[in-house]
Amino acid sequence: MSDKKVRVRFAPSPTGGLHLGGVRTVLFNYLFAKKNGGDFVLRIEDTDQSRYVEGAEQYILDCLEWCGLTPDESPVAGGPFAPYRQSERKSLYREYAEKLVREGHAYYAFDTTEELEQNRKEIPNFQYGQAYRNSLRNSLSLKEHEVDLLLDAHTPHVIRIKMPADERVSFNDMIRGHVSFETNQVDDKVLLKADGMPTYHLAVVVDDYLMKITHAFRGEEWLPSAPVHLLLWEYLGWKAEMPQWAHLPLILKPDGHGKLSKRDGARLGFPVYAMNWFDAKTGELTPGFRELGFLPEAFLNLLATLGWNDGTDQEIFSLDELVEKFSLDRVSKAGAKFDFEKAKWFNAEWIKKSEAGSLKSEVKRILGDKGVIVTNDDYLLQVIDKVKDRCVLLPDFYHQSAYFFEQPKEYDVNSVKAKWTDAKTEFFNAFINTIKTTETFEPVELEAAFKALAEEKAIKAGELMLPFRIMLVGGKFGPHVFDIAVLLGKDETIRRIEKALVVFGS
RNA sequence: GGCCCGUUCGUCUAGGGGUUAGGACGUUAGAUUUUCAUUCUAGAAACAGGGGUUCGAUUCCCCUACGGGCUACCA
Repeated sequence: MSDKKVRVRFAPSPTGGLHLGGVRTVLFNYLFAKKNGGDFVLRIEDTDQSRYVEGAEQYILDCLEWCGLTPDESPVAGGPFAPYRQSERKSLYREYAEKLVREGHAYYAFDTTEELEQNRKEIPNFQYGQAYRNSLRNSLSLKEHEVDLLLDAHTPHVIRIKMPADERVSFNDMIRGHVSFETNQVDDKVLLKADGMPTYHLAVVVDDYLMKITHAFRGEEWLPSAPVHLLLWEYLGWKAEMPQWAHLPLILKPDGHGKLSKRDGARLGFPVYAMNWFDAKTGELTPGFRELGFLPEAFLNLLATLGWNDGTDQEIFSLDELVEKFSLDRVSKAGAKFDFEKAKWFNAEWIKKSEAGSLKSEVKRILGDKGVIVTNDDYLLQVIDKVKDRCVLLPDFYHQSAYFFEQPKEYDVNSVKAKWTDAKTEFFNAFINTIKTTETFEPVELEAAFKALAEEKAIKAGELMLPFRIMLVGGKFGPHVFDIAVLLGKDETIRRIEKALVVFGS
């Protein structure tokens, strides 16, 4: 086992957008694989055609790309174990199911959905298993020739696993340690559906075996069906090659109770999906972290620390650091409530930490979308450096930097008008002159000149700073006002003072 | 209901038989910023309960409570 090359897989079903928890599962898979020099496989589990959603697979691929968690093998990249879509592997599952039937570990069941529903309604705690299987219509209860007749007539049927009586199935989970189940408590899960498609239970075992998966990560919600999978590995004769399991803790709703769901995002006002997801059928748009203005680094960072830490006080990790430091025995067992406030903090930290250059194209796009055209990239870089500490989400760059590129459309006149005097108008006219006549244009000197002039005119500098800011910015925010003026340049600063004077004076 | 998993500040967590139970987010108060944000300083804030084991349990064991998951021809 130990000398085998590590191979992990992320196996989503393409039924919609990719959930936070899903991305975290990808991340842990990826980290574990890269840490151990292994391969990361993407397998699409599209065995339920009724839930298949057009575009969902592409969306998953796009998500992985945005996050920088590129699979080594996938439906598009291919690989030695192709195909990587279960729908394209359909023909291969039946033989394993039939083999199990032949060897007495599975059986044909002819009950209709309606009949089973009826049973579930009428019999308390009904389970298709030990207690009831003999009174239902299957190859265990029916006579052999009756079964043959039904089969020959192509009667719709499924293949179910036959759970053994009075056994205890146990295994060692990489996260939770020893876990065990009574086989009597587990029902006879369907392995092969009437349409010939395998269920998850069969497909995951067959494909993990065929694709030589060594470590299987999945959400804790799969724990109850683990005994079925374990038994399948055994019955199929592959027990020695069974991957090691790791059942990840769930991501919970921040308020109330239960797993975090798509609905909670809408209800609480934060994204649950990695990227925007548009459902063509309902016309519904589910917002994503990317579009809200999260950096992929921040997104990964916050996901990683939801249920994992490196044992130190460090909280900010790059993907490379995560690969280096990740360890399964530092993953917690308990579910974690998602905290959007902390998520935003991670993003703010990453924006502060990022070089202006790496933020440039995103900021340019955000400004462009709002009609602010950037022509000078060097200037943009300087602006980003000046304002990035005040941005939490990427779109904040619009509010924080648009005034560097265009004159304020509106002024916070309420903050200046009440105290406006002719003396102030006079001051600013004189200040325009000062600017025109100074040779250099640099923050410290400009501030000194401003204050000197204020003293000369017998006005408190403090009374003039805010008006000056509002002339340049339009509101009460932004970096140091003299920094802004210098970045804007002499001519533009003068233009803005002149324009604002008209507004303030009227 | 049954089965399985879990339980340290409001939240994410560190710790682990003897600690002033640590950090972070958020929050409160102050400083800096003649704007706002950043930053800095300080504060409030937790071992679910009951039994054991032990000289000593938050830490180990059991029970209870609570929380969560599963209980489909969905994954």
